[in-house]
Amino acid sequence: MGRSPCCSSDDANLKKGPWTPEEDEKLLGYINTHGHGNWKTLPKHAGLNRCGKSCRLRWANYLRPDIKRGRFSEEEERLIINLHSTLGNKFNGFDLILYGWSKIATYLPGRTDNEIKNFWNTHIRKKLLNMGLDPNNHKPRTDLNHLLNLTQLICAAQLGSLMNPWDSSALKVQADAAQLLQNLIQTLNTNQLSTTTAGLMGSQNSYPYEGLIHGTSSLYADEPAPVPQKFHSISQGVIDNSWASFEGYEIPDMSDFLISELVSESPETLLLP
DNA sequence: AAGGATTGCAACCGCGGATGA
DNA sequence: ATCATCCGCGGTTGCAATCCT
Repeated sequence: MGRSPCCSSDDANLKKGPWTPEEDEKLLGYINTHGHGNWKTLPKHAGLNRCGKSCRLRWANYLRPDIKRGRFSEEEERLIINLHSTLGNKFNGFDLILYGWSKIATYLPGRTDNEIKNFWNTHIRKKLLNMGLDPNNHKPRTDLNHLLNLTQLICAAQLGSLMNPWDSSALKVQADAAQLLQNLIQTLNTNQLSTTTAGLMGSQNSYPYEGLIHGTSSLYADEPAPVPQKFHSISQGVIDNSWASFEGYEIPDMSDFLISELVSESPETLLLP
């Protein structure tokens, strides 16, 4: 049957775009005295040249008195990631992933679903991607583009070390490359594990970042996790370095052995066609 | 200082569920 | 059972602010 647009063609002269303080005042005043009632008829009663949907959105995302503004706290960020991993990974039988921003918003008083969605897309999503994690399922990425990123990062890291080993940007790409390598190693281990322990241990149990999702990682501990002075092995160093990179801790200089020992090939041989 | 690129956020759009006639 | 309407959701866009070269 389909559905007609919220604002029909005869409403073409309705105002769109940013709200003015005068419009806000009208909407706020009307809702405070009458309640919002029917959103469709509200604009006419409130003397606004807007469609009801626009009014509802403005109220819900901006004018509501209980809205908490400002930066998200670390606690809120952790909660969002946690909730996204639990509420956001429900399969409906057709491999479609259902995200419930509004559901997540109910756990964060004063935050709107739109605000949380924006925060996810602009901050958390990038953090997870930088760690080589798939934001959709919170697991290490294994796609081909990801591998291409790895080679590029390694090239950049080697080039950076040659030019100025103390350059912070060189350290950053090395940390990123280390994270990608770690994820690949983890993925390989996971695959091996799942083939040898099939039936006993699902792949979900091999999820390396469980602590992040369930809030048990030192990443979100009250006190910053100390950056290890010594690394038990290169791989351990890679792991610790990745956590430090994620949280923004100062990354110890591992440029002498980290990338160069893990990757013996020259940058040219690593470039994909 | 200028202008192009990037980022962050408010707002819009289209879809589908819920509800009532 | 069918249809019309309302409401709310998630994805996307547009633009101002900020950053970078």
